Amino acid sequence: MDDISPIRAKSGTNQEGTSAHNRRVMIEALRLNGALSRADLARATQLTKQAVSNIIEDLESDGLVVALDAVRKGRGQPSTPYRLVPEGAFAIGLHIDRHLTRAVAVDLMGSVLARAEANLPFDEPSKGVEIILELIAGVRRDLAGISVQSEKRLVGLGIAMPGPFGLKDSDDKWMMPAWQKFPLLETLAKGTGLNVGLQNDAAACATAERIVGAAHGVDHAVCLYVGYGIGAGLILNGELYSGGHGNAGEIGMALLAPAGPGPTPLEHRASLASLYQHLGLNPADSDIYQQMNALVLAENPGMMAWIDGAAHDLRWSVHLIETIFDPQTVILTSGAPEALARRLVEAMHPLLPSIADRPGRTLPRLQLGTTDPWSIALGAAAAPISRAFDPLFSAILKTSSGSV
Amino acid sequence: MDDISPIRAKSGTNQEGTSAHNRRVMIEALRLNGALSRADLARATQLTKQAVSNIIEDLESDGLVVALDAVRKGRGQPSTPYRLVPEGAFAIGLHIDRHLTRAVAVDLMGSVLARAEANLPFDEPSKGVEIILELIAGVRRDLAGISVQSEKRLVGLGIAMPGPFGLKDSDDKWMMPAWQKFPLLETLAKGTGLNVGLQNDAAACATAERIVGAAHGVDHAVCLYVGYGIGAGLILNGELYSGGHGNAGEIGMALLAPAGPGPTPLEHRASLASLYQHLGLNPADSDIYQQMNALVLAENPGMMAWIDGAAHDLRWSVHLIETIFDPQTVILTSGAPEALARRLVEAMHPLLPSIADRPGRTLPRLQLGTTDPWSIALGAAAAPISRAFDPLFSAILKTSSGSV
DNA sequence: TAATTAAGTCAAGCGAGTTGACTTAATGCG
DNA sequence: CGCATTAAGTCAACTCGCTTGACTTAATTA
Repeated sequence: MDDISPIRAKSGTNQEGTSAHNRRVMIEALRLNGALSRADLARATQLTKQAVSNIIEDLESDGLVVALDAVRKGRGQPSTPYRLVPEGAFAIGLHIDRHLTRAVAVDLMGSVLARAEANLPFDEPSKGVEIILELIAGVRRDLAGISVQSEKRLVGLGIAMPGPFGLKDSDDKWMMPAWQKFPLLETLAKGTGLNVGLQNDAAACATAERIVGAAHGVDHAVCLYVGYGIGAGLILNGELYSGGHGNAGEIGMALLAPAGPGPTPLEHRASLASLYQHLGLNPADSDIYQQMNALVLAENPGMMAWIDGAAHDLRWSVHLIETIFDPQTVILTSGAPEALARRLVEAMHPLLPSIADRPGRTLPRLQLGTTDPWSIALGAAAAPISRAFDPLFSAILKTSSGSV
Repeated sequence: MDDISPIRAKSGTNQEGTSAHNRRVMIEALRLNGALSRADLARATQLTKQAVSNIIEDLESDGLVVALDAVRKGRGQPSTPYRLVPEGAFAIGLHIDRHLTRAVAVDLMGSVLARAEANLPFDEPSKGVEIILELIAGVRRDLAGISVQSEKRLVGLGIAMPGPFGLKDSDDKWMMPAWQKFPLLETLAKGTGLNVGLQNDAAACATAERIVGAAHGVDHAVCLYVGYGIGAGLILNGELYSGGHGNAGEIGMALLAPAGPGPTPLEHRASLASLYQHLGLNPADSDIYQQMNALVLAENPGMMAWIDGAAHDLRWSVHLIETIFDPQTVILTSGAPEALARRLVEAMHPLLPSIADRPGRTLPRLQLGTTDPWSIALGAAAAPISRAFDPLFSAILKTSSGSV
């Protein structure tokens, strides 16, 4: 991003930028509305029928869209709807977490086509990278078995891991210090030959909700992620917002009370890590998921107490998020079993009053998003797809190296 | 913004969009870097010399830029720098507050050329509108005396007033309920014949800091505004963020503590309204500004106590803003006298630890912005200028009705 | 004085969306 | 039944703004 000259300026654009934008707009329209005819697209995008026709023709020959059977709907020539081709593009997603690492391969629609997982050495990134490269190679092989074109249509590798990134060195083991220092992106870019991008786990969760979940087509949404840590993924103006240094939404480190002795970070009270500690569970147990589920179903008193306490703080977090961002909806997602997440959302009600408490709402103030433990890897994979196919401001600029 | 059809899609673009974007990019580059030659602009924007030449020629004939004397700087033909022409555009800004209403006329560079103020009837918007229209007519007359082209070059009227907007009816007098219900925009648009836009006071403050203040050229900044109320103006990715319903940043209503009896909104503890109440001052006094200044200079115990209390809560607000937004800097602005604001910032130190506490910072975590009481009106006026001349995503789309 | 370097112009070219007429293929009315 | 109407989609010429590459201008430097 550094300019060659010291002059600060945005990049200009030209016909290529125009064309790239219009292609992306078509793809987004098909993603949000399902199949549409050329005439529909022309009306929706304000382009002429002819321009749309040319673009669709291109996209079709690129294998990104395909025509369906013509449909008669009243007078006039029947229209030919087009839909996206899921096999038009693929991406790899990698979720590095404290106790488990997952890799997935997804298609243009966000369907997971291959998955693999492994344990990583907590403090030895160089050994871990070898394991990761093997995981990735594995899902790539699986993918190649599904589509012969997969390698050619692979748009990138998205990585999600706990943030924040780039801070002063820390010995806090919650932050995976050894991994924070390791040149992961460069190593994986070299090892895979793919474009590599990084985001924190909460951002990946929001990306997942946007491509296949509750934030699909919503331009202003905040995704509150309760995992081992806790964070917020921010969808603002239809794009993921990452802040000045990629750490926006890292609310786990937010201190809870302005007053009182020894303010506590939210993460120490409302994350799964705090739950493990509260109940004396070992997060490295392979059946930790089942253990938690059983405790919830049995209404274990310790579990219920933790839910109440966490809900108390999360309720206030939602209030704060609504007050600060004015989103259309807040989505709670979690790496915990669905039963637990559902109880948590229930325990958060009634919500605190806020500016979100307005007349004429269509979306709920708070909704439960996915609790699929693979969704962060899915979101990680969705990031390169979004970068390649969504209409973004940056995609219009001359410097942008976007595909499509 | 409602689509004619139910199909959801972004608008496409064409050469007009390209051209509009490139013109805006030129203007922004000149605004951020001062005078630049065509060759400089070509390098900075990645456009060809020829394209830049054509655009600059256009802008010059439109009266938006002007050539300076050629400068020799080493070998080669001397370059001819161009700079923006302040009189290239004007805008009117209106700041409606609880006790005083101000109107200003500003030029393209954000210089205030005319100003006027008046008291409004607190509960009678229809009478108030007449006063406002007179204020606006006044600054327009003054402006016409400065530039004969002023009317032709007037890009719009920006309004700033306390939010939040569009909530359920409220009797809370802090929120100026009568004004919230009145069809202000329509009335003023009709009464002035200008394009009218609305933002809350904190957003206007951020807009002001961006055009002439500490946020000039900063892409990620949060402007904390301590006025009669309290709010945050959000500059994200170089654009003002207003949320799903225009109420983003309304942190005055944020409840302070998740725990404890009777949570208090921030606004009731750290705004000037709370100061007036704390000290028994009457905000409607015409010399209220001088009164506050004198109390600060005299180190009045009540004033010092309020500063300490407010600083305590504001310190935590900054921590929260940094944790959530990851901005490059936080700017504290205020309608209070500079001495008071300066004391407040001093009392906020040391700041709480946060992710902003990172190595290699160039901007301070917290800085004092303007305390000019006219700056909100200035920011209000800067909004239509920004809409007309800054490089925005929306300006590229076919639906955009931007000038330039 | 001549070579070098850089700013800026000229004129042809190109690419992507636009325009308006035209074709195709349904429905619906008399 | 047949023709008018409606709507999808195509054709071909056009326009507009950026690009290309050669050229001009005007300074420094050897």
